[in-house]
Amino acid sequence: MKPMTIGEVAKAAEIGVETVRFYEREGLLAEPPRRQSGYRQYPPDTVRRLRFIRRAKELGFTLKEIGELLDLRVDPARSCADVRALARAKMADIEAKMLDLARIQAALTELERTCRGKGPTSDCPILDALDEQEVTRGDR
Amino acid sequence: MKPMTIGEVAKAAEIGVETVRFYEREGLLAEPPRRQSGYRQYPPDTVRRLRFIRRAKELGFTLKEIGELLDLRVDPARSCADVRALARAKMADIEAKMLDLARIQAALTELERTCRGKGPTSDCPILDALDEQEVTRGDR
DNA sequence: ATGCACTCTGTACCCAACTACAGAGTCAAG
DNA sequence: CTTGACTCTGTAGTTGGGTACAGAGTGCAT
Repeated sequence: MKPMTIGEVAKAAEIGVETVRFYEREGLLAEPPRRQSGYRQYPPDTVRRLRFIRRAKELGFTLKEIGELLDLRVDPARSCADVRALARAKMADIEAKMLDLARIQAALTELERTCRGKGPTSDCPILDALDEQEVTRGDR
Repeated sequence: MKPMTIGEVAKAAEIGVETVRFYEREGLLAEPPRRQSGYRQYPPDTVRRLRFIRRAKELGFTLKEIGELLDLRVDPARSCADVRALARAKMADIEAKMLDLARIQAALTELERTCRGKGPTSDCPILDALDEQEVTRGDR
């Protein structure tokens, strides 16, 4: 049960067949081997890669950024210092995202708590979530 | 120093003037009062709202979702149960995002650690990050 | 009182990321 | 050995989220 068709990997990753080909054109997915007919033959772990892409997109990464993440690996063709620098940059970015999410989360928690009562009070507490702090970050 | 011009709020929120008007058309920003000339006059806290929108976008929320977040508030015109249900739904969504980010973060940490050595080993450890677990979530 | 920056409306254009054909060939279950 | 689902390439269309004018009016510092 080794190689999968494009339809199979697409279904498994919950994306469209056209999208898989699109990612290939965009360089996010290596060109797979073909059979004589020209049909693409995917190794099953392609599904993981596609799923990663889908999830990372939902986290606000662009396809370009996702490509960079996927290229990060222990790689003899690249200096360790480089890889580590890239990894650290991404980590800072992610740290900032998590912080922002945590703030919104806290605001929602507070909202739920407040709403338990019946008061008509309060403006929009959500706005306080990402206020001002302007966490140091390179503004992507 | 009360009311601000569109140029001022745009600059303060680090977005373009055209974008502010765009958000107004999209219903993310209430139509502000105008002076006789037709110039928009913004209350200064508009800046916070705009900043929130900018940040939330970076977290992968669509403008539609951001609108829903901003509409969440203690509101006499809406049942408390409704607001709380909405809040909880958003919280679950955010929880999932934070989990995914934490996984990528962990993978990057591991990568950095591994890379400290010099081995040529290892495929793409990042892929393990968002693997399979398929956390229960309504697939937005 | 004038010039330069700013704002107005409206329309058109742009980019990322798909999504949908058309027209031709392929696979495999019955 | 046919037939219906699947795949191929290539090109075109769509959606979300802006961005860029054009042409006309406004504010204000000198």
